[in-house]
Amino acid sequence: MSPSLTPLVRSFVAHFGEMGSRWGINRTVGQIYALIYVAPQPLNADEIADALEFSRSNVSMGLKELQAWQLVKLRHQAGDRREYFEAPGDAWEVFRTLAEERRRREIEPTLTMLRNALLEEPTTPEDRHAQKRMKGMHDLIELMTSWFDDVQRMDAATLAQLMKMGAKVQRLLEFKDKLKVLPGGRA
Amino acid sequence: MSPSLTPLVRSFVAHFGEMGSRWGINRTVGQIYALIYVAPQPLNADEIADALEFSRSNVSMGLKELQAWQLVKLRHQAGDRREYFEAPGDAWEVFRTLAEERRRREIEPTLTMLRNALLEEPTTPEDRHAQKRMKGMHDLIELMTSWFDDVQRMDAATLAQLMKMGAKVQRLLEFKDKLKVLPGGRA
DNA sequence: CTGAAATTTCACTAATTTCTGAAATGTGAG
DNA sequence: CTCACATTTCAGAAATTAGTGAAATTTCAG
Repeated sequence: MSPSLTPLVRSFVAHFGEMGSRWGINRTVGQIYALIYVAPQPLNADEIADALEFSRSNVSMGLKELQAWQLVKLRHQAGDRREYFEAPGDAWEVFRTLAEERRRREIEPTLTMLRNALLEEPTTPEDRHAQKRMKGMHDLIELMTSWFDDVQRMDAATLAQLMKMGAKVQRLLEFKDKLKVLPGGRA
Repeated sequence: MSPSLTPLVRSFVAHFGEMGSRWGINRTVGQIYALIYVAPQPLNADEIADALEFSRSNVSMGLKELQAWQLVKLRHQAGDRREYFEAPGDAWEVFRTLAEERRRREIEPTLTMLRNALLEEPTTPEDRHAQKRMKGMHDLIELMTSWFDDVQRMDAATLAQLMKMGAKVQRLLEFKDKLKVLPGGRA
């Protein structure tokens, strides 16, 4: 990491390197992303390689992975052939992108596997039991992902309101049950 | 993987091996957990080593890690000195445990790092900008974790109701705003 | 206590993943 | 077109991580 990085940025970058490696993402990719995330303007690959002291090819690979994760945006600067990268300014957008990608890469294949397993005719008591456990897992994942779809579709204001309310929604739900009718809609 | 595993269990175990390695958890640990999760009765280390064809010491390490993650429970069988392991029956409980551990291991250290970074006096325009970005990330993480705390505290029925409602909460919230008063409570 | 059974530790090997530099390929200004 | 700059690919080196078996330690029945 070149001396041109301030201690503040340096520690942020280092932390995301560590964290990245706890996820599927490797240390290098985590650091590259962290750097882009805090940079005041888009960076090109050479600037990143220079700041982080990685080989140019390593940065190229890292950027490719970040693009596959849809975590960085490509920019072009007038009169400069090089590609510049920046991260979306809104942390919630970053979170949503990550959730979306993980869903595609991890949740969906898991659901497919579970669904296939549940279609099998159990041949042993062990299989019968295993299927019960898989059903429980399958149903929870389906419930959570479909709920998350709904949440993603909400506008930011509603979402913030819902989150800030926290446990107090419970009281709202109790109230709804008393009413038994939701204004302007079914159920 | 020994021939004593049925194809059903075998594919479940294999899948969690793959998935485990995308998380911090390694392949072996993922497979051990999957096996315990679908087993109709608690298993001891030898049974696991035998079924999965891992060395006994590898199983020992894996079980230690699963215990650190609080994902398995220890059982003892009468008249048998060996330790038996089982997984909680409820998928939601598993999810909560995982979330709790990840929070402790990943979220909390990140929040600490961000808070420290935000306490620093920015010395450059770059730092000033970086701090703005870090603030955004910090606030989102705080909002989401405190919301998740609330959710965890809800009883299962309320939670299920909330999730099944999905986007329809939005209409409920709009209604609440029109009323401007929540029955039995402040705002 | 004792010692057999169970579990853990640990030094080492095997496997995997990451990172690099050189070469190949792509690209757009002139 | 062409050629200089930019990016990507790729084979191998370096580093990291996982897995093993033997030895050490722990545990508890007798």
